[in-house]
Amino acid sequence: MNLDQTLRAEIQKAVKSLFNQSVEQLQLQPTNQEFEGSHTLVCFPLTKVSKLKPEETANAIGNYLVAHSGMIARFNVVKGFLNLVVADNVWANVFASVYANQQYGQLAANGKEIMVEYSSPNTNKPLHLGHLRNNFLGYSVSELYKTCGYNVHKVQIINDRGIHICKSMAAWKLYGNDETPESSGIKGDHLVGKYYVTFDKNFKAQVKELTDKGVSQEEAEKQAPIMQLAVDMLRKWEAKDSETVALWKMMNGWVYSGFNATYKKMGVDFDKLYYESDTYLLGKEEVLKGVDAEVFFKKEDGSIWVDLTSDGLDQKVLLRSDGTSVYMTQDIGTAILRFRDFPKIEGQVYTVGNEQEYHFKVLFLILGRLGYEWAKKCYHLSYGMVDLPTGKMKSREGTVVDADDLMTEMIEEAEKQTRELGKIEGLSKAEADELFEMIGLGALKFFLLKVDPKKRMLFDPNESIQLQGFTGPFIQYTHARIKAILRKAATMNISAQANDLSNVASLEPSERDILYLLTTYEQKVLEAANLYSPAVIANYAYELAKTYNQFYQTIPIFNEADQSKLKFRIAMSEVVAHVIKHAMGLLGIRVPERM
RNA sequence: GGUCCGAUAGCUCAACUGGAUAGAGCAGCUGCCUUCUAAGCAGCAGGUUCGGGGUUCGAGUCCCUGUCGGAUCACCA
Repeated sequence: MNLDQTLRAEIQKAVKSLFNQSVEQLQLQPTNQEFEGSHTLVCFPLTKVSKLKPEETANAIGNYLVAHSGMIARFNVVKGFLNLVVADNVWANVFASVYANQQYGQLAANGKEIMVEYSSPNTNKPLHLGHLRNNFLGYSVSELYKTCGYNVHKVQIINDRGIHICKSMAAWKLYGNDETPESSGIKGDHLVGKYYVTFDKNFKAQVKELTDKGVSQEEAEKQAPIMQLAVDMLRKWEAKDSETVALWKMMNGWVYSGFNATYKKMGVDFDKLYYESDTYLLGKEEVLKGVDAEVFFKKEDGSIWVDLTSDGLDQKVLLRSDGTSVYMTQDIGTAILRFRDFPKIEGQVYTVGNEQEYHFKVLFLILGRLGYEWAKKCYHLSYGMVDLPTGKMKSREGTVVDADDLMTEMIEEAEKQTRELGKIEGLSKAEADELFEMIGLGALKFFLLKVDPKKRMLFDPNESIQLQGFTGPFIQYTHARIKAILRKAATMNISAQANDLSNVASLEPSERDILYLLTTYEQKVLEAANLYSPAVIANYAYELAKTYNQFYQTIPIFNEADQSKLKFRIAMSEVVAHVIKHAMGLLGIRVPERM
């Protein structure tokens, strides 16, 4: 039973009967804490049909509901707001249906498929804080869609070719002395990143040397020997030169094993990987077809363009005059390939930073012009940059926060604080380590996901390692507390059946607050998925944990003499633990049995 | 310069898409551990929602305008 919908139907009946008219939309919202009740009907819009003042309208509907519906115990009216107190036996019945559903939170399969892309790094340096927000978001949105009944395909496109990786290759060839992850003990992605930095350092020195001799900046950047080597490698790679390809394969291999370790630590995964080196030529064919179809046009120098001025945008190049493809060309090809690989997907979600909004606007327009209906169902999940207290992350200034380092620090901090609180008594080493990881990563993920994805956010290291207040560990802690209660209940052989629940004579306010939250969970899940916003779930989970803690602190469960109340409270605690675990799961956060 | 985002308590963020006296956390102050876990709970203090107009029963939310941030507008990715 959906309480919200049932209430709406009851109110519709009341309006129809009282004013002999029906209204399409009712404004039913949660009641403010300061007033009694759980649901509030906003009556201002109804004055049109009631021909009464707002207060009179509210009173009329309230009286009718109390007299006829049986769901409403009493009501109060504040200005035009009708605050409804739902009868306790109705709450008990609604709760019983939630309690009976072992899969509460998981909606029925809808037969639809969708693809979510996230991560998609370059292969010349390790993952950083920005990638963490990207990965956690993409993973969480995938989980949201799964729980809404979709079959989800998680993918990424790995930017494994291009001048960036050639720079690392060039520097390694010149200065590497055959250094490998094995010989140096450095994680593969970090090793390749090290040579990317080496490249930059030497490149700058060479440019300076040249400009000191009077060469122009632009010319010096072209002439710098190390840059020439990188460009030469890119050319050789495209010509499939075996030595270059072998070096490329080796260094990318190092990066992949490094990335895999990082993804594993992060707790994210992918169903299929796309590599730019496999797909970068694909778009070309489609673009040429588009020229034949007169969707695109060719300029005198041979370059191919799309004219988007009728959509308020500019002209965009799709193939260079030398026939090589650009970023957009590749993305066109990759998109088409994915819909061939997964013909049943209704759309794609691209988890990419907001600096690429223009790019995706153009991409989707082009795909639409090429006649692909699914272009309408492509969505750019655009998220804001992560800033540091010192400002923007800049690799050149060495202010980039490394993903591996950050996760390690978070876990160490979790260990430190957990030990200080003396929380590891009775845990084995393995259990304790698992707990530290759960808490450290839980804090990090929650910190990055609790903010609306669209918004630019500040990452304050000191605040992120907080384990109190609006944090992941606070919610994990609430879960562990409930589990302790449930263990005790089990030893006392207390367990509830659905029919025990309807016997509850009366509810405490804090219990009604919890029931309200529990029964609106699936609605929240849908809202979060529609908005592509894990933040909705993070806020909900926090509110639920906080509300439960209020209950926990004011009502000692096992002191209750009334057996039906006791059973009800155990059952309610059980469902809160289940929903917390489920909601945190949607955020990619695990919850402990004790902490 | 064009386009698009953003500005809410000292700090970090909410506000169910137009509803009540704008809410949390952190930081500060005050209480609560012979009880199921104090990583908790209760309370105090903190606001011209960037400025100025407008729309209406009602605006942090919608429209206009100004200020200040940011992104983007490459034959880069």
